[in-house]
Amino acid sequence: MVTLAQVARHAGVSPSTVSYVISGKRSISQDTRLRVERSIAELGYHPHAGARALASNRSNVIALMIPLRTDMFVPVMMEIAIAITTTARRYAHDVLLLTSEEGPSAVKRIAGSGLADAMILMDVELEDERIPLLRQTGAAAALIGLPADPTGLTCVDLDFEATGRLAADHLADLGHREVALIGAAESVYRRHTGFAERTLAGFRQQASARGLSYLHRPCGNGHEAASGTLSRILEERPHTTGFVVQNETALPHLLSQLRQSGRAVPEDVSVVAICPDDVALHSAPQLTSVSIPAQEMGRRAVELVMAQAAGQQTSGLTLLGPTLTVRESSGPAPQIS
Amino acid sequence: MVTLAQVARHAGVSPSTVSYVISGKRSISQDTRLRVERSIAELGYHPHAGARALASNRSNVIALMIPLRTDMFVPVMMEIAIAITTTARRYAHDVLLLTSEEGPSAVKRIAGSGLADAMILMDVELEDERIPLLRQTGAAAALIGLPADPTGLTCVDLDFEATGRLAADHLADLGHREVALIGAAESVYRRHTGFAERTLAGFRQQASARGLSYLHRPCGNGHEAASGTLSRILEERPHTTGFVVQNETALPHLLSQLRQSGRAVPEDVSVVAICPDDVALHSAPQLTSVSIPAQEMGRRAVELVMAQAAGQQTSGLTLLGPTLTVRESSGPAPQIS
DNA sequence: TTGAAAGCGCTAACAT
DNA sequence: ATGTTAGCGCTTTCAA
Repeated sequence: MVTLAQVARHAGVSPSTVSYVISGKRSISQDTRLRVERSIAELGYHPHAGARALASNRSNVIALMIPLRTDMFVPVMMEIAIAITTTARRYAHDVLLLTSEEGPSAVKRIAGSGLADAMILMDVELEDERIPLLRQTGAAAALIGLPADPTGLTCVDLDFEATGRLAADHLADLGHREVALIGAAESVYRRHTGFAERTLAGFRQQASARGLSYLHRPCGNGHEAASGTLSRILEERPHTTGFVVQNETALPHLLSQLRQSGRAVPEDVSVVAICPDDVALHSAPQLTSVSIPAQEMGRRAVELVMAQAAGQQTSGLTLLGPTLTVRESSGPAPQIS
Repeated sequence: MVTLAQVARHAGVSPSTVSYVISGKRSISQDTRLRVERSIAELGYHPHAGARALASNRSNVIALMIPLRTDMFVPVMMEIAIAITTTARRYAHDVLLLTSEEGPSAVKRIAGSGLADAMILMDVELEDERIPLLRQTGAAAALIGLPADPTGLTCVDLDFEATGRLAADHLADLGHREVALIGAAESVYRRHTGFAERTLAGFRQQASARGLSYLHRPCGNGHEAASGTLSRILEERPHTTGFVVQNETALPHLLSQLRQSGRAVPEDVSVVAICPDDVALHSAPQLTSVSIPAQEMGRRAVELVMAQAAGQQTSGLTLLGPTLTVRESSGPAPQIS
C-alpha cells in the first residue's frame, strides 16, 4: 500500500501538503501541486478509505437498503440502484448495499459504525419500522417511496396519485365509459406499500369526476394470474373498454390474453400501462404509458442526501410529475353498436 | 458515537479487553465477558468501521462489480447480488456496489484504497479488461462467468456447455429431429460474453452427436424481435419441432407467437427454456427448463473469496452442474403425417 | 486472565 | 504558501 507519507517524501513536501492538494482545502502553488500530482500518479497512490473516514469523520459512502421481496418489478429497482451508484460517484461516494433481511437494526448498525454518512431506503412501507430509528438517529437519509407520515423526512417518488388521475383522464378523453385498473400483486396492497394505493386513489377520484364506472383488481405475477384476473373482469363487466395496468410482469400475458379473446388493441380496448419506457416500447402494440422515472428518482435521492450531508435542510417531499406518452395501445372508445 | 473506550470505562476494564471480547481472539473470564457485553448492549456500541479497517488492515467489505448493460436478464443479476449480500453478512461482511461504468480502474481504486478486501466481478467477458489488473494486484477475487483464460483465477458459473448438451439430449430423447436454439441478443454474442457461446457449443456438439439437424439464432428483447426470430426460423425450417430458448425476456412473446401460429405446446412443438425456475413456473404452459442457480452462484462466490481472504488458495473453476426439470412444455415429437 | 501503549494513514487545527 | 503535530478509534504486540 502506498501511503500519503510516501507520496510526501517522493514529492519533497510535507504530508499535510499532499492532503491539501488532494482535498483542495487550501491554496497550493502551481509548482508544488504539479509535483505532488505527479508523485501520486507515479506511485499509484490511493488514499486509505478507513484512515480517511477515521480522521475526517466522513466515510464517503452512501448506504442503500433494498428490499428482498420478489413481488416488486426488479428491473426498476435495479435501474434506481444503478442511477444511485453512478450519481454517487459524481460526489466521490461509493454505495454500500444492504438488504432488508437484516431488518431495522441495519439502520442502527450503519449509523453507529460510521460505515456510511447517508442512507437511501427503497420500498418504503406506510408504517415502516426503519423510520423511527431514522428519526431517532437523525442520520442523513432519503426515502424512495412515501410513508404514512413523512414529517421531517426527505422523500422522493413518482406522484402516483397524479398518475392514476392522468390515466383515468386519458381514457375518459378517448370516450371510454367503463374502465378497470389492473394493479400490483395483492401482497403489495396488503403490506401497504404506498404507491399502489396512491395510484388507486387518484384513479378512483378522477374516474368518478369524469363519470366513468370503474373496477379495480390486484393481479399476481405469471400467466395464470394475469389471464384469470382479466377474464374475471370481463365476465363481471363485459363492456369494459379501457384498462390501466400497473403491473409490468403481467403486461405481456395480459396483451396476449386480450388478443386470444378476440379483442383488438386499440380498436376494441385501450390499454394504458404504468411502467418504464423500455417495457412500453418492447410490447406489441407499443404501449401508451405513464413512465416510471427510475433514473431520476435515484439521481434525486443522491442529490438530496448529499445536500443533507453538507448541512442543508432538505426535508419534504419530492413528487415527480407523471408524463403520459401516447403510443399505439390507446384509441377512441368503440362506438356502441 | 459510542467508542470502545467508553465501553471499557463503563465496564471497568481496559480497552484491549473490550476489543478481545468482541474479536474472541483471547480467552476472557466469564465474568468480564458478561460485564463487557452488557455495557456494549446498554450503550448501543458499534465498532467504528474506519478505525477498525485502519488498525486491522481489513475492511470487512466485499466489492461487487455489476454491469450497466441492459441486454442481460436483470432479475438474475439481482438475485445473485442479493445472495452475495446476504451470504456476506454471514461472514460479517458488507457489500460495496460498483458499476462497470467506472471501468477497469475501479479495480485499482478498490485494491489501492483498502475499501474492500475482496472483489466479485459479474458479467465477465472472454477478454475482460479487469483481469490483468486483478492478476497484477493479486487481490482476493472471484468471477461470476468464465473468461477465455481463467488460469490462476477463481471462477463460478453454471456449466453452460453441459446445459446446451442436456437440452439437446432431452429433445433428442423425445424423438425430435429438427431443433433450434433461440439465444440471447446479438450484442451478447458480439461482446463475447462466454455463457451464450458455451451453451451454443454444447448444444451443437450434442445435436450433432444425436443426429439432429439444428439451427441457432440470436434474439433481441421485445415482442417484435421475438416473433421475427421465430417466424424466420419456421420459414427456413418449417418442420422444426424442438426449441431451446436462452432468453428470458423473449419467452412470453415466443409462447404467445407459437400459440398464434397454431402450434400447440407441447403437442406440436416442445420448448426447453434456460431460465430461473420462477420464470419457468409462471409461464403457460409451465416450462421444461434448465434452471439458472443464481443463489448458489452468489453464495459460492462469497465463500470462495472469504476462503482466499483467509489465506487459502482457491483458484480454479467452480462449474455448477445443470439440472433439467421436465414440466409441461416438452413432449414426444409429433408423428410425421 | 488482563493492562498499557504503540501505531495504522489520514485530516485539520495551529504555526510560521 | 507550507510545515508540524495532535488526534480519530481501533487492533495487537509486549508485559505482567
